[in-house]
Amino acid sequence: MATMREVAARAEVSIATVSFVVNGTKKVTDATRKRVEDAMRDLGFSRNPVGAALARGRTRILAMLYPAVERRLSPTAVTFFTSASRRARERGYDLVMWPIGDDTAQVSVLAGTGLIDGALLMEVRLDDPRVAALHDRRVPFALIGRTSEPDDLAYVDVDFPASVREAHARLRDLGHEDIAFLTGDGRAFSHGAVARARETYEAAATASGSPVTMLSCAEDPGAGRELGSRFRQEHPTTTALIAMNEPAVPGLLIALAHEGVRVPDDLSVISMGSTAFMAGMTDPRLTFMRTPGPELGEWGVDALIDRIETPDAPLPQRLLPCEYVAGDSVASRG
Amino acid sequence: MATMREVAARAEVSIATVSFVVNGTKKVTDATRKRVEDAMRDLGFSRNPVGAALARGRTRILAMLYPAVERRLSPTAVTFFTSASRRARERGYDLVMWPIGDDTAQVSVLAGTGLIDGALLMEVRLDDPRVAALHDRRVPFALIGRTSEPDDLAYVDVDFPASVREAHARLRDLGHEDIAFLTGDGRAFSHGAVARARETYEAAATASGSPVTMLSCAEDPGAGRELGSRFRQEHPTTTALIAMNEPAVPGLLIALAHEGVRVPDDLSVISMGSTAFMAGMTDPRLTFMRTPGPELGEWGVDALIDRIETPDAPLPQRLLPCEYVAGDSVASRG
DNA sequence: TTGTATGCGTTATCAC
DNA sequence: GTGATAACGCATACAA
Repeated sequence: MATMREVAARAEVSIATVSFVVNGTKKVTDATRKRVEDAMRDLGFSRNPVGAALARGRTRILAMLYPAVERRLSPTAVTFFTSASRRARERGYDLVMWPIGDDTAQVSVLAGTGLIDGALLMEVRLDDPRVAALHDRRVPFALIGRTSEPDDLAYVDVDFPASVREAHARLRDLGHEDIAFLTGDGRAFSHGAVARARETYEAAATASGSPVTMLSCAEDPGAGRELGSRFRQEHPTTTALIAMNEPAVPGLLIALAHEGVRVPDDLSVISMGSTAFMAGMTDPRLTFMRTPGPELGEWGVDALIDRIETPDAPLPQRLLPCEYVAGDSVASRG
Repeated sequence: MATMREVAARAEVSIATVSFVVNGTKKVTDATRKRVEDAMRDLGFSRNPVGAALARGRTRILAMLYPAVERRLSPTAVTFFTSASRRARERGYDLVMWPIGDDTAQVSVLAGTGLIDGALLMEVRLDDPRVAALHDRRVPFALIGRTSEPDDLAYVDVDFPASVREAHARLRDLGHEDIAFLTGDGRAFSHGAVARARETYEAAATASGSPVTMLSCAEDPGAGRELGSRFRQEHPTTTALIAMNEPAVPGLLIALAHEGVRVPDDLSVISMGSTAFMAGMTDPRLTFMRTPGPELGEWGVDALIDRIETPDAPLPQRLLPCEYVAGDSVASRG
């Protein structure tokens, strides 16, 4: 690992000049530039980002904060990460996934170190303590998701209200009147996306004069099975289900089949916020609302970098609904 | 973000003394230690790792290199990551997931920067170019997986040969004589784990005088479906399948059911290298060989940190087989 | 036990 | 257009 000093010596220029050509900071004669570049190549130089970070006060490293310890990293979440990291690289940053609890302490430590230039928060809760922690430490951040009061925050988010309305309307158009809604349970309720989706569903059902059937179960296939095995008994008149619980749906469909509930003939199912990958794992293939993970990962990084580079610009705030992807789990009401 | 200098001023000691108490490097009187600690608390000090890294030449950051751009991050892979990051934190390091292509260039850049103290490689191929890149840059690394010649490398790996032998033996014990073996295709063949597993299966089948039925398909549910729909026709005598292709298995089972092939009555299936989560997503619930992800993530970090801290110690090299977990997809031969 | 001083590799502000 | 040089925050050999 050659240093700038060594490159400078070999090229017989000053260390400052090397810095200028490395960063393109100032004009340098073609002749000397060439000498420097040759020296760099000969020595296999690459600039030490630690030194650069110390001098500049910035590291060009972004962290995606995911409570990976507590939450499973779903295939959907992964789509955010991969597109975000690609976009970050395009803009000259490194984005890494920093597994971290969602308690304030760990966030605070990471933020206080100056190791990262900014943070991208996933799995945002309505009242998310990480927001205050980052704010206190004056670390630029953006949310993928929203708190309950996001007006003065930078965020990009899935427009679940619009997505739920679309799913609900499509089912209505197919003649369904008794449409249930499923989410995760426990901590999921404090999740901004879940809370907003539930609200929207309730409003839509009420507005159309249909019953509100709010379901929840843990986010794993086993809980889905259990729910499915007692579904028909508990909800004999329900003909459609909007399921915002990706991991539970496969188990749910299996149990329904065992109980003789045919999908979609007896029950139409739309999986809210999923991926083609997950939708292909069930029988029948799921009709789903695709999470715009690739788009939002990219937008999230853009929002964050904009916050870092132009803090005075208007706050980036963007919503994007899911896209309806037809599968085989939806039919018009018998 | 208070600096050591500020802490020193407030505690009325020298900056060196602050460093001593922060790192426990040298003895400090209880009285002055207390003064320093009070000052740190008052100022909310936390040491700037960039400065520390520059001075010490080490960052205490480890990177898990995962070709996340090209490969999907499976639920199984995630178990490695979460346990590895937890273990790293226990030993005073930060482990982050660094999404990176598996071409040499990106690895080389990251390694040359001095930003990370070490790297943990996943999805290791038989002839993995990243190994040479890291070696050239003299960055300590450990593999989760193995190349074809791993003798002089630090690694931990799933003992797929042992696991495949166990699965095969169990099926034999249940009376199965025509046992097929499924893996991913294309690039998967260059994957150390896949290559070794295929070899082992072939040897086991041959040794027991049974036919060798080597199958492969892409690692997604759709490919599994396609395979399942023509399975019975192409392999009329096969009564058992060892499937080392986690994402394809759900689709495979669905298609088999459509074709009237009953699992496990007509075909026993063992999913090789999977998680309870994935196993619960199919009907019937899969019998599977559990990938020891949590254990290996931890071991991998230990191996890496040992390489960093005691480079002269013997190379850590450990294997751990999968654990058989009974589900409902295996039966004795009719 | 504590303080002083130097260096880690880079950036950026001055001079020249 | 190029060169000295002072930060950046911390660790540590050496002095006291």
